[in-house]
Amino acid sequence: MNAVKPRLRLQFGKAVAIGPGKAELLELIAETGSISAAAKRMAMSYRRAWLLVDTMNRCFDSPLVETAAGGKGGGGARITDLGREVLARYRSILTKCAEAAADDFAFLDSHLASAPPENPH
Amino acid sequence: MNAVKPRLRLQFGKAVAIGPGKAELLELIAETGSISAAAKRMAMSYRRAWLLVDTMNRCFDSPLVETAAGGKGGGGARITDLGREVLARYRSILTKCAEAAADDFAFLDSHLASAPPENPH
DNA sequence: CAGCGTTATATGCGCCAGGATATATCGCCA
DNA sequence: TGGCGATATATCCTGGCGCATATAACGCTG
Repeated sequence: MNAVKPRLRLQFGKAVAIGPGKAELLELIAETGSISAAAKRMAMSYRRAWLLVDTMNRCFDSPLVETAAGGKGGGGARITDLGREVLARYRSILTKCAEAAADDFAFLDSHLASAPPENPH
Repeated sequence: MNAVKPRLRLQFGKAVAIGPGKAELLELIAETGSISAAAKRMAMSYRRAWLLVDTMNRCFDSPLVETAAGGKGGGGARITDLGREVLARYRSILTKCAEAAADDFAFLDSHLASAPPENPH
């Protein structure tokens, strides 16, 4: 059935501390151990991925991702404890939100059009 | 104190059914009775405001905003009952989310940098 | 010490969202 | 019936975001 997908961004000043894209990136970095591999998985340029990581790191009081240039396998990136917790908290907000406002989401879903607008002019 | 501002968008297919901008626009249309006046208040072009309204209307099974070209004062726009309720539900989701995940927000806030990144490269 | 893969960073280009502008139409009102 | 103000819609242009590309540095490994 038609349903609306909530997308949450946590804004810190002008920057987005974390959002759907950064969260997925964080997860993939944890999984792959490198920024470039994570970027490939998301079909995203390394440049963009690096920028996202940089922004995340600078939004918090300590880095979410630590990197190493050179060394075994050329280097890599690993997620810190804070990174893991930030990611968990972000996910937690989403699930709690879906639960707490289930009735509101149900109402909105029940009034959606039969199909999403394809050609928005 | 430093705090993160949650920004929620409800996506329906490729379109955003409602988000922070559309919600504010909806509110201002209700208040002013016209798309152009609401757009001015938001320092937004009429074109953009009209497109946002059009998208919103097409995302739901009946319009959130009804318009009239010509007539007293040249015409105008008014928010429908559904529009009012969609707006209320959107706000409701935000407040319920803030309550339900207060601890998560508190954690994130407590680990924010001393200032938001100004020059993101 | 040469080679490799990764991080780190600069530069140029292309695309497109959005602004600016122009025009048509509508329906009350003086 | 002409004027007004708002909706409705097309066209042109610009700024900025993101991609592609290029280069340097790094540090293990053979």
